[in-house]
Amino acid sequence: MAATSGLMSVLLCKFPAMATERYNPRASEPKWQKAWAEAKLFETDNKNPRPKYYVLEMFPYPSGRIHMGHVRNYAMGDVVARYRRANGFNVLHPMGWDAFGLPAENAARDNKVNPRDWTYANIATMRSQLKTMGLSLDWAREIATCDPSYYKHQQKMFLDFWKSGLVERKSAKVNWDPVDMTVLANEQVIDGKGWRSGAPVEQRDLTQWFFKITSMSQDLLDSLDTLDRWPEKVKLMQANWIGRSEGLLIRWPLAKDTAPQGESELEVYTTRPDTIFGASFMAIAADHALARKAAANNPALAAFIDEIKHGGTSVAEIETAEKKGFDTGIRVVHPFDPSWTLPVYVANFVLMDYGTGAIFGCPSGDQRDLDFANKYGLPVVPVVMPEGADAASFQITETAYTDDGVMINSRFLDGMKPTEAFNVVADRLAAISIGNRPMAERKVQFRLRDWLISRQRYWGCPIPVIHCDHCGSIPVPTNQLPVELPQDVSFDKPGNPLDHHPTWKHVNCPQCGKPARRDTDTMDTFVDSSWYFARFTDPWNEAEPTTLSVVDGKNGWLPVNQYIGGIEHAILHLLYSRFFTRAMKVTGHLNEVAEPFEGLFTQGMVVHETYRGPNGWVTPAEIKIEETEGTRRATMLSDGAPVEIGAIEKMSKSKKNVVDPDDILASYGADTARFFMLSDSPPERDVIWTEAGVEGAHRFVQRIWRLVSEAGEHLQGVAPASGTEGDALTISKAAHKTVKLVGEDIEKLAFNKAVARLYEFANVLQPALADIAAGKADSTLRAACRQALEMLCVLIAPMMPHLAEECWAALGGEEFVASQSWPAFDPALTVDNEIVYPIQINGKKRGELTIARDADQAAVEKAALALDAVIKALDGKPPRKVIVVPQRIVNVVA
RNA sequence: GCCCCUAUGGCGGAACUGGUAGACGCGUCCGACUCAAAAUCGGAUUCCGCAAGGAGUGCUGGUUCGAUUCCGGCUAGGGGCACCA
Repeated sequence: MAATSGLMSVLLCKFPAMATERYNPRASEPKWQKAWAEAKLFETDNKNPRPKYYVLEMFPYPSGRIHMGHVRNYAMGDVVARYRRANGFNVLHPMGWDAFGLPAENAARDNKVNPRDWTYANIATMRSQLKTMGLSLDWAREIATCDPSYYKHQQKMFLDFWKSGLVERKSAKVNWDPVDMTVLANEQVIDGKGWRSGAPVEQRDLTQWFFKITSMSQDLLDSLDTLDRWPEKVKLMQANWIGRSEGLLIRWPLAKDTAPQGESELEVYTTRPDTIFGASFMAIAADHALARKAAANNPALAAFIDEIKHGGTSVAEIETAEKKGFDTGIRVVHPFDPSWTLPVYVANFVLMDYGTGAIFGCPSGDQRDLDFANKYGLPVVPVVMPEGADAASFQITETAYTDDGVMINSRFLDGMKPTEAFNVVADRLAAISIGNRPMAERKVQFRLRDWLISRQRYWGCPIPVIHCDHCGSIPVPTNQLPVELPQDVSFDKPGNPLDHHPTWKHVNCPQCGKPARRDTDTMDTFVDSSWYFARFTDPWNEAEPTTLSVVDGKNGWLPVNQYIGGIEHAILHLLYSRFFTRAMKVTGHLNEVAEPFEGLFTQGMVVHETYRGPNGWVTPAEIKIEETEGTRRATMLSDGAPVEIGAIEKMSKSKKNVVDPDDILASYGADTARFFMLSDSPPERDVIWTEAGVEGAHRFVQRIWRLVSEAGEHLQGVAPASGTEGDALTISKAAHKTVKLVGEDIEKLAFNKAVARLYEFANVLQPALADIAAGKADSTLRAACRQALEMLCVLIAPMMPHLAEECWAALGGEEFVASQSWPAFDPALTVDNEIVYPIQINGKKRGELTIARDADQAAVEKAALALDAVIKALDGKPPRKVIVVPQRIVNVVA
């Protein structure tokens, strides 16, 4: 079969006149992929003088096989790459592997395979899958982050960052599994229990490495404004993540008889100091120093704190957990009233890492505080009321008032607006001193926390540090990099294999030579992906992470002109990469680039219907769907048992609603898969994978081939020329309009619209090409069609590159269509001389008016008023108003 | 809990900057070709109505000559929340 179709394809290629056979992607696609590779068509020369364009899709994690999300992502990026290449750019379009991570360790543990072997086997599989997609990638630049040749440079940069003060070692909380004696990832904690042991997870403090991303908070926030080719949504998410707030640090004196030994004040950060007279309690984190001291001789409080520590560490868990508190017995004194004391509670919703780990609660102005106050019987004093409400009767019981308004019950603040009251409180408290410091200071606070990069895992980039009892933490000398992962590791024991490896961690201190220990933590895999885009610009440099002459600046590649990937990376990966760009500049690994990604596009997911059979979820391949009288019913192919059609959801193994790209590539070919991924939905939105949709795309592939191949034999030797009248003019107008619009759509990444234009174009071409195939066309129509078909080949090439080559060859085109220039359109052919105006009467369409494009407003109005429908509607009366929007619409107000 | 996004025919979606709602595709129906089927080609397809006409972009109120588009309030669905990548 394969041999026959291969032969057929060669014949078709050689004798396009015979080409009425169906297009066979199984023969064509490998042929063209081989031809491109042999011509090194997509290998990029850093020295090529053409203007540079860097298009990058987020590199994949080598999970084993590519999935439809990859197909969509890479199909989009390839359209951009091929389009830019056709427009004269020197395009960089590389591919690599985000190859470190937890799944390799899970596979190692579950299947007794070596993580390295597992990963490289997956890479080999996925590379060959991607190659069958026909992507215009420069494979010569391929990198894998798990390769010592990559992470060696990452270790160097870690040490450079450290020297520049961008690295810090401090304590942080982790999810600790007390049975497996190991640190758990958030996804390994299910309902507060370890995923394997089932033991309740504890919070534990561990000394870990951090990148000081917070030192750049303000710049990371401000620079979002310069990213005008980023989705607003992503910028907003980042801004919220950074979370800048302006507030007041208030030092509340402790009531002396209640204060623990050595404590005299409680520091609280608040953005609402205006509500200070509505305060009714203080809430502190479980790790707060005051909480610890108070718990020392209060077993009940100690038990409560212990209970909090068994909760999750993620914000979502903390915020959704029931709000609980425990009175420490400590009291603070109100800054404006020495006779007023407030209780200090330990509360499970206060985070130690944010602000000072302590808040004051104003129940009337915050729903969470109100719920807390109601639960523990604390006073609720309204301090802000809506403008115009009655201060004497305004009450808060179940719903807090959080909007703007007027201050009440607040002594000297009464009648002020909250912003004014904020300033008055800030100024007054600043003037009071407590323990030689002002009682309050204005403070800008960020929600952003430092980037915790330590992971107690094996399959990651080792942190190149040696801990010596005498010298402290010492960097591994540069000439000893990379610190390589040991090959012989076992996953039989829980915990970090690096830590219990018999020899790996034992080294001598590079400074004093005495026995010392390697750091056994590895880096967060987000570190790996925070600079790979820079490495692609010169992956051959063995001495340095980057080559300054090509990485950025005048003749360099960065920033990435178009970055494409999933919305799930909107915050962390993109923010970390922005941090890395700044840090690499500080440490001399970049010249001048301010932001790594000039243009960002976040694509939607690939989703699919779910099916549930008698024994749980079943795959699309196991069922049959029939439609009777508008109702779709599904049954098992095996035994005809009924299957419930469930919701459309993200493709996932657990729901079994996964379609394997290999199957699609094998049966329909890469062009069909790519075209469908681009055609149905706007790229930023989810696309629903349907068999019918794929078949539709496949029909179009065949249809294009039929149109080109049938007309092709009559167009040999015909010189392309635009038509000037009749059918030839119609064809040329459609062709030139399509060239213009498809180009505009691709530049906007509106691939689904570009696809629709191509369909329209094919619809216009079809009758004319049928005439040509039947030998009924005159020479001007043949010339116009020849031109139109040549244009069509170049237009479809970014989306369906193999089909485009085959069509190009059938027309007798030179070289590859992949190396052709994007066609130029004649602007005169893209505008019509006549305009059809919709004529509205009182905003409803009642007729149409066809008139010359250059007709002036008065002429349009006159012609519109002469229409029967208008005369009838006006019934002899003069119109009240006539609105003529040039080239658009006429609205007559009767 | 907090933050963000989305909502248009039977379905995916289009509509430029406030200007003909439903481009294009899928599905369905009718016809041609065929002994027949598939494929292909031609036509119809928002809803109600024989028609004239009327209604219509999640619901609701507003601004406007004119609102899918702008503003206010609501409803439903989806995504993210720092050790998955």
